[in-house]
Amino acid sequence: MIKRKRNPQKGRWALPGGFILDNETVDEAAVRVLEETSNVKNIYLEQVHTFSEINRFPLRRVITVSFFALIDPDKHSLKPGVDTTDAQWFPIHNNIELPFDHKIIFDTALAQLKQSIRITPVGFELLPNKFTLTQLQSLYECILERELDKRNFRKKILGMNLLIPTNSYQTGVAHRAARLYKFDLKRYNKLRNSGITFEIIKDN
Amino acid sequence: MIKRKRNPQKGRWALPGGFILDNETVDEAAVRVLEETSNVKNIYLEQVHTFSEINRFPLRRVITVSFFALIDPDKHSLKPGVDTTDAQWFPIHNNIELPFDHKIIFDTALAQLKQSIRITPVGFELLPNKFTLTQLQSLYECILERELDKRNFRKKILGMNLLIPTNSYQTGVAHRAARLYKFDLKRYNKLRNSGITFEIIKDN
DNA sequence: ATACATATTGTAATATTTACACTATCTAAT
DNA sequence: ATTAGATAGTGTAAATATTACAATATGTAT
Repeated sequence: MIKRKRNPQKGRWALPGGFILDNETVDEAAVRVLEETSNVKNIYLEQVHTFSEINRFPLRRVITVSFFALIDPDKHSLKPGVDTTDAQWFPIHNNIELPFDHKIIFDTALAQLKQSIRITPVGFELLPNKFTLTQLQSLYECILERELDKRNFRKKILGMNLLIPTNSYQTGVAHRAARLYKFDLKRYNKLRNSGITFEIIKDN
Repeated sequence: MIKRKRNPQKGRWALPGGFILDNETVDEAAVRVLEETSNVKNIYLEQVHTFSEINRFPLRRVITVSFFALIDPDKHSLKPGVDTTDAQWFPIHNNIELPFDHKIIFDTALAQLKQSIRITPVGFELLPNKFTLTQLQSLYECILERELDKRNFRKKILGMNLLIPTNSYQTGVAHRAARLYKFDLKRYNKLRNSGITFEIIKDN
């Protein structure tokens, strides 16, 4: 979230936002605004929903197209930028009250992310090029807000043949080093075009 | 589709569309525009995606929020209205070339409908209050573009306990009359809040 | 009485999902 | 060198879900 530098709601924590320019799409605007307000770039963005309640913004009528982004905090440092005095990570369940209709926007995006990760391997966007199965599982658990069984998770994800085992191993850990895997983008695209889904779990 | 009364693309078949007013949301505008252009009202609408390519419309910059609607042709007669000279149903697979980016808009909506029907019982919107299991199955087959096994379909859909059998039966048919069912909206809402999905089929 | 059309029903084979615990391997500390 | 501590890696059996498949039931129309 970013802390608003200007009114309305100056000083409040809110979702980052901004206005579209004449020479960009809303998708391009989302990329630009995210970088301008929080210094985060080169990440996965997915359009979620368009909010157009007439009085959702007090000064004038504003229609918002919302997006979610997948950002690895270790790879992207938050810095406040345009119109913001601070930019920080928050746990998804916090008690901060959001201004405007940002709570609805957030809830809608989280719901869509949970759907997305069941259907497409969107989560790989958050991982380094090579990653361990435990990292991948933690990511799924984090997004789904649910624990998964280690053996079953591995069986299922490896059974999809979307991961390529490498000969590299974790380094710098005080325990047995885990094997690193790569995501098989080529095979994924082939499968996706033939209409396959990629569900890791059966039910929420 | 509607036949355009004005330029650009006058006389071409296209998806119905129109402009938002100051005192309505895009969702309300979708309802109004659909009625104004084709005479269809009181149906289920779901927002799909926002399209904002800079030159997608030739005269000036237009950003479109797309929706799909579920419309039973037997209950809604198409009549051309504002800016249209004709309104007709077409099979989803036809060879008509669409103007602007309407092909992409259509494909995106159909893909989302196929997803939606796997996750929520959106299809019931298309049926009368009481319906037969065969009607319901035909609806699923139509949307999924795929045949389903009758016995397996019934087993699965009845196993969800979302249908209430009534004591009414089909009338006016020249064969054994089928039992009519109702959708259990109360139970559906309860289940949905507990995070259940409603998948009829396993894979596309 | 019969032809015709669709409704309704069950089972067995296969595939998937789930629950569950021990051994392997590495580092760090002593 | 030994040991403690940490996480990696692995298999199986039971339960559940999915799939394939065909005969009887019940109504109208002739």
